[in-house]
Amino acid sequence: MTNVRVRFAPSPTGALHIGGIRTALYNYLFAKKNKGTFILRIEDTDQARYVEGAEKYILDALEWFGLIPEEGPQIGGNYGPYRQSERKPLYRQYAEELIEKGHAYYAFDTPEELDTLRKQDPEFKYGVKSRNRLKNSLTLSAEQVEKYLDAGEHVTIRLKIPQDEMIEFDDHIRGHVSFNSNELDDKVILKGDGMPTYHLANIVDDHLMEITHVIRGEEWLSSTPHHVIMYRSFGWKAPDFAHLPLILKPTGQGKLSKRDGAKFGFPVFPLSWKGENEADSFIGFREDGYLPESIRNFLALLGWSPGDDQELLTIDEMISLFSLDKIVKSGARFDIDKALWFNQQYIIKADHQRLAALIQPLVVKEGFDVSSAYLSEVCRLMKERVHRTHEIVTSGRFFFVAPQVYDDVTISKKYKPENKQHLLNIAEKIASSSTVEIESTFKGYVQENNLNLGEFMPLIRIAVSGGMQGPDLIETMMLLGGSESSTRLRKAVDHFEQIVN
RNA sequence: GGCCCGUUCGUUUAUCGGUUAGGACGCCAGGUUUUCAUCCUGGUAGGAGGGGUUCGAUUCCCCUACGGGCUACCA
Repeated sequence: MTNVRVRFAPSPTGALHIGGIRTALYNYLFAKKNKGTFILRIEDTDQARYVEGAEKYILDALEWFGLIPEEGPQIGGNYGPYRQSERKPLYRQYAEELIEKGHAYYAFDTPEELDTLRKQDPEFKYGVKSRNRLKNSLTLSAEQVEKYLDAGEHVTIRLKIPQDEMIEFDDHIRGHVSFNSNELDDKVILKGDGMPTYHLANIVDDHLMEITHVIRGEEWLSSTPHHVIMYRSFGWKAPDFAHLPLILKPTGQGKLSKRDGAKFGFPVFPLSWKGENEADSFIGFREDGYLPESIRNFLALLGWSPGDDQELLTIDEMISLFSLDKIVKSGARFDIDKALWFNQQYIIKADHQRLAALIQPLVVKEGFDVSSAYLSEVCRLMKERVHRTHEIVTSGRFFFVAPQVYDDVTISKKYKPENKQHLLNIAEKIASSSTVEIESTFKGYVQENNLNLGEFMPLIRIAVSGGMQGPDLIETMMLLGGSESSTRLRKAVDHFEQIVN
């Protein structure tokens, strides 16, 4: 068996959204599974839509997820260059080869002329039925064509679709798919600006780069017969195809698009992207407190399942379990609740130091000054009660600053003035306790005085954190320290008195 | 409109003709936790509709409905 080579081929028109990441993921998993090669190719043939910085974004995003290409721009390889704009001369040569072979032709119709035709007839298609009455090298005399070409007239090269033929191919996910060639249009393969369209560049590069499996989104299924025809016209062996189901909006109405993030209130991009304006800027999963492995895991299962009930999968497990025929056919809706659950699971698994490092910038931004060791401890105590990393800071704010407001409803229910002295006594004892003694000091006092824990704990908790939620109280006080805990307790007692009086 | 693809709990998936249709998320209830969360237990909920084929269809075929993709000198 020949060496498996797959490619992820995004076009640098802006931030790469998670649908693209999932395509890259599946390509990566397939490559690793088969001890093959994962290649990155930048499809920048549309000069009008080219966006500065998009290629770097793609690289950064792939790196964040650990999907490192083995060949690609900035990486190198034996099949470069890996940017289509740098391969431009190649494509004209191949397009002309197709003309010589009678499988393509020059078309001199201008975009305006075609627009007019489409307006007159919404069904208009440049194909077997119409090409004989249009301005191209099939209808014009050889001299006329020469003249146009020499004069530098606007010209494109179109693929000549054969007539009355069933174009068939097998797709690893869809099975056998067939199209009637008469329904296909004569796609432009070389544009007026001399650049190839996706169709030509894609076929030429996949062939030259010896790509064995084309794993891409379902939006390409309809143009696959064109590609099949081109492979045949060149006399090349076509790669295997696998057309992935699309990731749909949460409502199921259409594929997930970049605007959906703002619309539904969650990220749809791996990393934040700063566009030219507000409307073109998006928050990323990374910046919104998600761990790459959790999104990777979530994405892997959006359209694929390992066949058993396992859901929490490491990248190595995914690789060993991966197979194209376990990819589902239908589109999957994006479910942020499930993503949040995955994230929580991975945060719980994550190292405290790692979490601390991730939230460090936010802590600084909030103006808190704590050691990284302290921050790690906060992460240890907080991590199983958050879904995104920044919630460690927002939900655990009391670890950085004394509470400003208290849960007065609970106070009025739990506080009895006769307990005031006990609380003050506890505060005093804790103040002089070393960190390790806090627990025994506290429990000792409670026992000696026969106090009801259910009455005191909530009050002390509120004193320390302001509210009724949070990690183990003793551990919280130990982290805060006896002195700070005591100060908070004393201050809170004054507030308690105000509430009941 | 045309062509292509699809359709199992609310969501995501398992099932490769015979199952009490399984798991996970969500939701609900209970337990653990003096709180919250984690964790554990239980519950809720599904084969789009109609025809075939078959002893037997979620599974195979057809039709309809619905959904999605494509229909650019964009990818």
